[in-house]
Amino acid sequence: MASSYYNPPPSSYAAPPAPPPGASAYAYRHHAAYLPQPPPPAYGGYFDRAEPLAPPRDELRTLFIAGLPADVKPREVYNLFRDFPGYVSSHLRSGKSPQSYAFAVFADQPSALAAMSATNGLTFDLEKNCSIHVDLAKANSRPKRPRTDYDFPTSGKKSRNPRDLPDSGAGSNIHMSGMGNSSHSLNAYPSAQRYANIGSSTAFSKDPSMFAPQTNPPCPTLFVANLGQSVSERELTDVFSSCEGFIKLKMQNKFGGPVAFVDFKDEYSSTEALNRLQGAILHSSPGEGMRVEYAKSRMGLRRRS
DNA sequence: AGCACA
Repeated sequence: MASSYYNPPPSSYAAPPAPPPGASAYAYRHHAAYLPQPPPPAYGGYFDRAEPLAPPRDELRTLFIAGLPADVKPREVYNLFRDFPGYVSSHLRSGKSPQSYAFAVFADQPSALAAMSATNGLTFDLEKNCSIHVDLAKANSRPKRPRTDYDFPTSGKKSRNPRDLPDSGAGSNIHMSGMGNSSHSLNAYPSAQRYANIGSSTAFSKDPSMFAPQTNPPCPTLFVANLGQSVSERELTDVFSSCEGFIKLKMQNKFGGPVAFVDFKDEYSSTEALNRLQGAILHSSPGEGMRVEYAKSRMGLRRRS
């Protein structure tokens, strides 16, 4: 099975050769950090062949995000997706209806699907009981020229161009191309859930193990920590029992801080619940919200035979 | 930053 596009280097260690053109976008998938990217050309070249990481043009790689509250800010949408590998830009439409919607553009479809699975059903505002619905968009966002860059506070380098405001003033674009932004100075929003942890998984199927946020392998039981001292089993049960496949919840308050174990019927349900409630802020929780992980072993596992 | 119960 020696099918190769190129001759392998003679030594066992060498700098990797240039990948085939179709594979270059996969360089986005890198643990914890974006690979350094060349700065975009100063003039033109937004979506032509001068872009070295240009994805296949025909695949859908834009997400449609519904269920956002009316008062959502472009920053919140940006912060929701910014850490996903392959994130390119987001575009929020708000103001016309009680619910806003947004689009998030990714470098390729696998990246978009991964972000979709990790954010679909996520609680965006616990007090409003507001969870978002994420799907592939019907079509990719038209590659608008990035002149309507949102003046993002952390970037602090570009101003928006006053002569090219978004039509009807209802939209906001955030383009972060070529920026490996590592600042975390404005990710706190009152009563809005913050997306917390993304695994470095490189799976792209619908498999529930995709994007396991911690080190434990997927398990039907979840482990919940970072809870406030005054949290009650009742409060937690109220929150988790709304998730599909919920079976039972047990709180443990003996040691360190209060933790809870939440059992679901299968890994798929627990994964959905994990994605949905990760970082959710309970009335009794500290600012960061609760941390949800797969448990190390399933609750109440016993032999019946 | 913490994983029990059967």
